[in-house]
Amino acid sequence: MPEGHTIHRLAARHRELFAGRVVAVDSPQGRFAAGATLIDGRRLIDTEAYGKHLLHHFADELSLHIHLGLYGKFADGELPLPPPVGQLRMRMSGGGHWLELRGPTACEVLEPPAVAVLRARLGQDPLRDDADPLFAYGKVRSSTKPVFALLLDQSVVAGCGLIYANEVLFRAGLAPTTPGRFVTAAGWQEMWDDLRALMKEGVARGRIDTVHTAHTPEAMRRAPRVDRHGGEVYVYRRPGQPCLVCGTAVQRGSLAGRNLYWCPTCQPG
DNA sequence: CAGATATGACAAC
DNA sequence: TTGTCCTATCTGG
Repeated sequence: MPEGHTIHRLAARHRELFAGRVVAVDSPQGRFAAGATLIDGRRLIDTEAYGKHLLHHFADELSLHIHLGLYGKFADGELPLPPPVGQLRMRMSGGGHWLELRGPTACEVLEPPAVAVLRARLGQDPLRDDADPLFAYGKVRSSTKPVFALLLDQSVVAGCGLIYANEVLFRAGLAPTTPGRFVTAAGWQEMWDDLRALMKEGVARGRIDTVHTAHTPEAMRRAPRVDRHGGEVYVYRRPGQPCLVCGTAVQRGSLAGRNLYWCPTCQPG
């Protein structure tokens, strides 16, 4: 379930398990064999999440960079190591624990210049204290692209994924197709604050919940709202079902190659 | 057991 | 915009 909150959770988890320890790393599948050799037996100094990217910083300025993509998954547990099952790209162990990684888009070892390049291409991460929402707004206000696409653009907002983008637009009452240049400074600040609060809650809970306001009993009965991902949502993956606020059928569409969901009544335009 | 599906990103048209 | 890649899991027959 890789939106930014998941990556920040993983960074904290991996820090707890392995930071300060010497770890063994290998690649049973073989596709990360060369990279594993570079960090095997080194000390993990610290972990870091930046948007949807996870970094494990090792001694001697080597960093393991992981991007889960759509399918990537981590698992961890207590030693002994379980026998490798399926496509196991990367395996790490040390300090009494093991970590398994399957199906990532990226799993590579980077030196400092490459890490700098990565940071430079990422936008503002609402979960990081160094984020600057005004810098992101500068890109939004000068763009004709739909605000939905801008939220998902990792060089604008790092870490926002499909669920957060759809849900935060619903909560803002903003049509997903609204061009960036039509988003006011106040509107952006409000949406940013909302997104940051939702994502922080996502880190704490390990799931995406966006339905917090009280509804009428009739609204509560309208439809189940717990998505497969385990969280409570207003519009995400609820096409054809009644809007939890007004009862209008939730619409589904495609924009910038991503699935779009919105309520035409609550998000006019 | 085949086929569809999944919260992502990138290259190529 | 379309195609492609990464892998596991859920669905229907």
